[in-house]
Amino acid sequence: MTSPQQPVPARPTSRDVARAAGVSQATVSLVLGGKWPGRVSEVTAQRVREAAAELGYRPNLAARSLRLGRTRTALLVVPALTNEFFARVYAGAAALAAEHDFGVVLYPSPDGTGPARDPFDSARAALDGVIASSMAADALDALHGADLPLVMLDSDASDTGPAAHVNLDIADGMRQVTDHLLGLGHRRFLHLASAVDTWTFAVRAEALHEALGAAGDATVRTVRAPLDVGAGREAAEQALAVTGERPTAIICDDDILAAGACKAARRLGLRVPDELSVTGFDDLALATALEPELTTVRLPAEQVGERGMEALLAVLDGRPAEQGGLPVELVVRGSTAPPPAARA
Amino acid sequence: MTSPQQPVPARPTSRDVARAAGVSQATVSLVLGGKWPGRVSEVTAQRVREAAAELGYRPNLAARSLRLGRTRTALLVVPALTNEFFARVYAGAAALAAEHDFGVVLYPSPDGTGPARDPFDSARAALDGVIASSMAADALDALHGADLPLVMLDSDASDTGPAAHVNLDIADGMRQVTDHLLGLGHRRFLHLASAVDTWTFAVRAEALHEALGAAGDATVRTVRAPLDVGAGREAAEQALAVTGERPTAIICDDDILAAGACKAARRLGLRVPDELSVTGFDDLALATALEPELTTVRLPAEQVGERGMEALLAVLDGRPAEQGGLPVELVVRGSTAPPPAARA
DNA sequence: CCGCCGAAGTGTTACGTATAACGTCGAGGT
DNA sequence: ACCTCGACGTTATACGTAACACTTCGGCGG
Repeated sequence: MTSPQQPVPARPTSRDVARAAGVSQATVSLVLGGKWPGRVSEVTAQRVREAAAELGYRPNLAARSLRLGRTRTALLVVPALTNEFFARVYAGAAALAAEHDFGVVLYPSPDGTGPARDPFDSARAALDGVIASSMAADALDALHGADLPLVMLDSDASDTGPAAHVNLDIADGMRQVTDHLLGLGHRRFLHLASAVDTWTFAVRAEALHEALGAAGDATVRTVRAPLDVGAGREAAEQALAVTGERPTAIICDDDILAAGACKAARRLGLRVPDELSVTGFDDLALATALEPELTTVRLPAEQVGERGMEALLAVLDGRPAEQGGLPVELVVRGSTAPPPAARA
Repeated sequence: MTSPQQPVPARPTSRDVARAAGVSQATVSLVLGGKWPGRVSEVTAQRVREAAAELGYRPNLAARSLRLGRTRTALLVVPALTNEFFARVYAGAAALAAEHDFGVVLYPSPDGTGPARDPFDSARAALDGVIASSMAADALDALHGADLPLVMLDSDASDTGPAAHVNLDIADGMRQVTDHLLGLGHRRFLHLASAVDTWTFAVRAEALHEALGAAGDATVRTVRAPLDVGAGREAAEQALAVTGERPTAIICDDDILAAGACKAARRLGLRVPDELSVTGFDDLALATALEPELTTVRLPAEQVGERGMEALLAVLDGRPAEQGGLPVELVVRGSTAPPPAARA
């Protein structure tokens, strides 16, 4: 329904702005580019800016990218956005990116289980850099080919391939969990661990065993499950149904698994936290949606994304990326309590 | 640590491929473009393809976009990815997009509450079209200015501005919920509604009242809350604490609110479903993480994204977009049961 | 008065691609 | 023998931008 009078309101180019301001296209570029301060007199600059605003000029990003060879676009590789943690990582990265006129595109993983195609075939935009979670390990091979600046999230920092690392202090979080439970008097544990074996989960296991080992008289059994409520429930149910001395606390690698553990407890007629304590990890919205609310470790997901983007921007500017782990925090809620024996 | 022998492994261009294959750059474009079949002899084409593979040639998207004036990129505008529903919409859209060599960028909404900036300032990519949820209504004004093809998700279909609509049969879902509860014998209801007033929630309210009105002897009270577990709990708790005849069932606009309602019930010592039935909407992972599991309406979120992208691709091709609502399905689980009176 | 300098702009070019317009060459019809 | 035509390629060009190299000009020291 376009009127013939106004055939195509074609987007104005910098040349149109130049014409309107009575200057050359080069001058428009100098003014609007913002670099080269003092290169153009203030009166002329003002005229150019007014003309640009008048025409509603927006620079053509394709042309700019072609000219500059940079796209101001980063790729974020995560296993699945349906996991709230990664949705929050994205939010953090995108927010900081926007402040620096950067964009963030996502690696498409349709099935939610992991990457399906070569990111450089599927990611439409040309990329200036990549931020990748270690949980999306499958994609890393493909990434290795392209020599793009790479920031790794929550990965083994001794891997010197990437340009920078942004890590959470996962080990400290797990230590806080175990100390909390040991302090309550628990000695028999079940570790409901993730079935995938990435760095972040390896660290959880290691820290858990180390902290429990220090207690001397603590025992722990480990079962693994995919990050899924149903799978977690099943694994926990089987492990709890075992004859002999039942664990009094379940330490889960993740809030989702903890939700499964709570369901398993209810099915077996065990009351949380009176008869069984349960802890999670991540502090998702789920943690406070459950009843009782989960004792868990709060991970600053948005900050992970921010720091990842920050590191990438630093690398692109040739600055050194700030290293160092992000602190995590134990949040004690209603799913943990002293074990039955200690309350008698 | 780049070796001086191989100073910069600059990305090969179509001209490099042409040189390697002993043809002109135009021929490379003809062959690799895939259009114009038969325009180049098969032997030559083969030679070009081999050279391209050999050099690892990837077309420069910025240059292509500049030339064609199209970017094969769509913008998806949703309120927040931390809402699992929209994460799944994105997944569906991105999956279908990838099949058509399209990309999907997201409107950045850092705070999770809604869009923060002009999408055309912040979205880095130039766009071929927009897919927008009616729940991100704030952004629509900004969109109105740019005459881009627009597909609306879950919005008022009588609004003829957009090029196409993709709607869920929300009314049918709400009817199924009320019929289910009426069939169980409930007559006194609480409608825990969303505080935001977009089309999709207006339809829920309308369908609810219509269906309950048909029953003749049913009463309903409405309270509103933001889509948040804590807010939902608070609103439900206040509404349930009222003196007089308590509702026997809470119909929630959303699983998140339903989780809040369940928490409220537990705080007040009401057992779900024996003393109070609760229903949700969406069928998020949360619905089966709770105990009891939520009776809810399953929305095909991924399909919404797919259909949205499908419609956009159709519009871009000048084809008519397929209209028609997507069916939804009541999933009966453990959070609904006959009211106390009926079980005596 | 010459030469030089800085200030303020302008002309020009290249980025890599897709395609319109244009050769070229041999086969086939009349 | 001449024209036509299709098959197969090539040449040339434009997309919009950024930035290098250049011009113009007034001022100023020697």
